[in-house]
Amino acid sequence: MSDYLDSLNDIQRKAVTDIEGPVLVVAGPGSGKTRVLTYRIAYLIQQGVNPRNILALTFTNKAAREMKARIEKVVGNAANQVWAGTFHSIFARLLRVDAGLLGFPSNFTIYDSDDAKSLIASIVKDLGLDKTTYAANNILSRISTAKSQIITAEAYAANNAFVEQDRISSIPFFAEIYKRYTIRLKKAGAMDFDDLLFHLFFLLKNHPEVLEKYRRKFTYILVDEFQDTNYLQYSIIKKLVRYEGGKNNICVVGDDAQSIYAFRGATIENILDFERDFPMLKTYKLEQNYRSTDAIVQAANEIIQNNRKQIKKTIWTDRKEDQGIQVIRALADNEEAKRVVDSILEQKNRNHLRNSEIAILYRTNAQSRIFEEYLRRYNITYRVYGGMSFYQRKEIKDLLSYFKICVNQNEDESIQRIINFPRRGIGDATIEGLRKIAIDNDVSIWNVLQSDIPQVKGKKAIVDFTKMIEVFIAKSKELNAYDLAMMITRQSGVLDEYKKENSIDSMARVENINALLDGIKEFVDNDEVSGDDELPTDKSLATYLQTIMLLTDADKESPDNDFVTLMSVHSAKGLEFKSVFVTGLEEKLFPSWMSFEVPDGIEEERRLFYVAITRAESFLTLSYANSRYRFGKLTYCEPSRFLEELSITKSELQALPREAGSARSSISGSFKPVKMLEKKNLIVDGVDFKASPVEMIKEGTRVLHLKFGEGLVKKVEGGAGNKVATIYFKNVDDPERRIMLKFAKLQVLG
DNA sequence: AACTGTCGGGTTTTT
DNA sequence: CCCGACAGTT
Repeated sequence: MSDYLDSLNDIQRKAVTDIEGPVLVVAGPGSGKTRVLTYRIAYLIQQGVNPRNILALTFTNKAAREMKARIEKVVGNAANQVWAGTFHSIFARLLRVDAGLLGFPSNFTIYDSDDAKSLIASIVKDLGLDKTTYAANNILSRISTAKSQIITAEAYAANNAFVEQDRISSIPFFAEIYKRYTIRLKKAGAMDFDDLLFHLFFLLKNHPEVLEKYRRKFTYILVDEFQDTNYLQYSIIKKLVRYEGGKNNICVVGDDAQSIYAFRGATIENILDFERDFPMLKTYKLEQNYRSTDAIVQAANEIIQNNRKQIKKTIWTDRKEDQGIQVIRALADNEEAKRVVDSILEQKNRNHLRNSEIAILYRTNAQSRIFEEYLRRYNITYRVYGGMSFYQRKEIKDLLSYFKICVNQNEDESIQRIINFPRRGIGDATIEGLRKIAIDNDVSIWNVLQSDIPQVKGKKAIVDFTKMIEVFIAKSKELNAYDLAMMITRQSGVLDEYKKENSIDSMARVENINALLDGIKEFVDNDEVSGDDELPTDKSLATYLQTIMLLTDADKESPDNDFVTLMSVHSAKGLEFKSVFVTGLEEKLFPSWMSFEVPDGIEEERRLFYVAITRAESFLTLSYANSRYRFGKLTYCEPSRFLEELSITKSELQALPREAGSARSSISGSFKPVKMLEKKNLIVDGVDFKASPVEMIKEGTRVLHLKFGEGLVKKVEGGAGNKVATIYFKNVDDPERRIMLKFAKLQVLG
């Protein structure tokens, strides 16, 4: 049972078993960081700590999921009760409990950055300001910066230095926008991403009883990727851990060399502050790299030594295989793409690599297109992460807006988005009129719609719309998420709108809508206990929205297909591949031109490059092009300074033979529909399947499950109506599953 | 109110 | 190049 400890090296084992008091683990790339974190949690549980008292914070849902899965391997089901998740998702959950104390409804809506930007744009318009000087993008990032330093709108406006700075920067109305933005969000019952942290901080700060509750609950706290936390996140952690009489049971894991989110307010200072805030701190440095060959590790070391700011450590490996690092120099971006894909083919043949062992990484998402073109041409299956995400697509946002309105009617932005989509004769002027009335009376647009509106022009259309939404709201009380979503999709006319257009583009949209519905179906059908006790287990649309609003593309279920991965270096953090292509290594691209004026900007880009190359296990290929299309214009590029920092590039930098005529790109192609969830392979054929009543499921019963196949019931717990069965499925990788019987589709066998 | 065409700006990076 | 915003027209 505890032989997992034997698989660790001495330092790792100490970092795992030293469970009392503050611990800092400085972990180089590939040094078994995730292992330490997960084994530490497993160890805590084995030492008798209740898993419900453990809080593990990560940056991505993916990391959280992986962590849970790995803990489960060691300690079994108890893993599901650990509070493991992203800062944003865990905090959102805590906020829903006590939102009332902050004047928010518990079913508050979460705005993604697009929602936030359009709200800002609308405020800028209301104020009669110029939308280029007050670009929503820029304003949002300034607001975000303020929030991550715990500066409220009022505090900002009251601070002369800030106000003066804005005057000099010719955006004197920034403070006013920030203020209105805050007010509008609150009226709408909505929070943006930063608010999930920001409001939680104030909840803990201003409500001692709440703070006390969570201090008592979370007796062991772990933080992954600590180098990427910002001041606000660290402040929250400190509130929970550092107090008179507290045990300071906190373990943070990070690597200053992999800090790549300074632009988002992350600060390495947190590591220094951590040492100061917790004097009893014990530090463990993991320096042995188990991931990569020596050539790759040495290249990484060469690169990072050019940074002045860093915690000194020596990363080493005993994998002395002699694969070199390959460099591809191309004349143009399309040639780069072609040669990269050629090289992928070669590696697949010569080294028997599978697609899934290969990744193409780039600095900006816009670079993915050409690679896609060639991969398609060569018939290599691939998958693009990031970029225009599924949930950002127009047709998806439209439907989600209908959904959101069913849950939270005060959300004006969504109402405005859908009130005249599909076209139903409610024009801009009318909408503007409604908005005026709402503002004048200090109520939401929905309130206006429900009241008796005077003889406005499109009155009939408005009344019809209101009635339709009222029906949806009424139905949301009885229907599950899928049935309601289906009803909305049909009756709102959104689906027909795209179906009747019948263009390539609209067909793709229809497919996306179907993918969304499939996803909801999957959510409704999923009967597995998905986490800890506090998670809502109903299948309403409201619950569905809560689960997806913090998801990104990277969280899509990965189909068991074999595909090459295309993603930005940022999203590749924490991943590893047998073969990695780091592309577009050109000045102004990687490092990005935007980093040039930022203090320490180049150092961050260099850390990013460091992250990129340390993703590779055995094969690393670096590539760049001499010219590249940007905004449809041909621009010339110089090789990245990072290439010059590598000794390998000096010895291997001879130009590879160039093929004439390969430098042409023409296939333009329209958007490929994004499949959100591939159909799961059902083990059981649904036709012969017949679900049995819940009462028949008892300990020792042999059952058939639609997704997991045959299994044996080991245990049934929980009161009537909320029973949970622990079932052992013999044909599943992770055989032991906890199934909620009220949703389960189980057939009793023999 | 709805449709059409022109123009201008956008590409860091993510929850 | 590729999209959304806006103005001008029906």
